[in-house]
Amino acid sequence: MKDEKPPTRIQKKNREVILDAALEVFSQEGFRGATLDRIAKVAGLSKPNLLYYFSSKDAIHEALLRGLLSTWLDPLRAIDPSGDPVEEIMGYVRRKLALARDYPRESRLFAIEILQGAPRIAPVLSGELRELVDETAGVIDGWAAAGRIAPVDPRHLIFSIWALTQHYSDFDVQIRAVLGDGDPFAGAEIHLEAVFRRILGGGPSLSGVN
Amino acid sequence: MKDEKPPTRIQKKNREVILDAALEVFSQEGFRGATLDRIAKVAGLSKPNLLYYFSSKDAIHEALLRGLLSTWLDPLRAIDPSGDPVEEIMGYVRRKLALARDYPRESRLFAIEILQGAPRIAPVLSGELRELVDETAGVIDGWAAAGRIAPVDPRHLIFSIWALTQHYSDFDVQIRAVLGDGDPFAGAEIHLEAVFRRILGGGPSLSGVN
DNA sequence: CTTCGATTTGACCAATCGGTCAAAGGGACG
DNA sequence: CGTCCCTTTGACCGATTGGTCAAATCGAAG
Repeated sequence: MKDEKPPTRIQKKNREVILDAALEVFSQEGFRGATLDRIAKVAGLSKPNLLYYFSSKDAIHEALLRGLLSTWLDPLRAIDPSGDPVEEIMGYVRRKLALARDYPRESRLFAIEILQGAPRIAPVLSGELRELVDETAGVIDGWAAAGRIAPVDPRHLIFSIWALTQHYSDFDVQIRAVLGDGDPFAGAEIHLEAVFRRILGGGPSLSGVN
Repeated sequence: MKDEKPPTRIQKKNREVILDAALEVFSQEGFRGATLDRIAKVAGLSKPNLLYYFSSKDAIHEALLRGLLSTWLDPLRAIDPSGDPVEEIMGYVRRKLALARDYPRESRLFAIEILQGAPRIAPVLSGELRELVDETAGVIDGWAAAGRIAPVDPRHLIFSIWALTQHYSDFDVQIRAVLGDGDPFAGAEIHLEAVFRRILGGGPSLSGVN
């Protein structure tokens, strides 16, 4: 039943080069806006050579998304239901922010895909992602019910984490334009640390507010 | 010095129709991904007819962005330095969220433009927008210094408001996939109301947390 | 009804799109 | 050195791109 040949050294390298170039282009232009010529030029290969390694533009894009999705969902899986609630959630925030800082192209590719209606990953969103969120939401709900964090809609809390962390990579240009020089992520780290600690609450004295 | 002819009734209507169609297409595909044929079909006009009203694809896109930017910046201008700090900021949050709910195409157009490096609006970002943010940051800083809201980096607070509100329109597909049926904005309103009140703090008892 | 400018369109253009193909080049192994 | 297969490419294809143009049509004022 095995008819797969083991990939050559050169195959492995060129596939990587192509996917890296495709990530660069797709994440800036979207699927329709990206062109094979551009990807080929960035990869330093000829266009027919691209199509020797990937059968079509769609195939490149699909391979890119497939490789991205697991990386993107992993941090959510790393939340430990038996850990300290605040620290577990703060850890997730930090992991997500690090992802946004270290893999801005991946973040943008994902963002542009969703913005354009996510036609190619819709099944994953309403399948794997939804299940994972439901699961995590249950954990967070348990923490809130036990009074270990302030009451909060767990799903919208997760959305907030996604929004606040991805914003720093996806809207990078806007943020740098407003802030001027310097690394926005330094300020972001401090800010999000404070913000989420306040959201999750320090304990009992929260309901007496205002 | 005036050489502008007053626009005909039919000119006004068709320009609107074209810009509306262009908003639809540009906000889904980005600049490069959008095609004149598509815009023409959505507008119900022939392609040469488009180019009778706008001299080029660029011209349509530019007109669209120009019209959008003021609308997009207005809510920030509406913050009243002499008002109640928490209510002023909460009002801004609500206005931004309403904008995201009622004008999702405009929100996505803006998002896709920034994602692609904002080559056409970079001057506005580092000019008008930055000044406006600086100004508002000063106001917020004053409120924080006076102890009327919890201490917070004003610029990152503004980023947070942008991120959390726009997320609900820009990532609409993902949110609906995770939440299932129903209007995400209903939950968003309640969630953001609670979240930002906690961020802004209820008063003096916040520093005793943890 | 006629006139004249505003409006609309079919036909067309060069450039670029994704993709094909046959032929040439390269590298490991005998 | 020769062979065989993996790799690379120049030339090319039909379709689509943004944009042009002359001719046809429309609509309001006389």
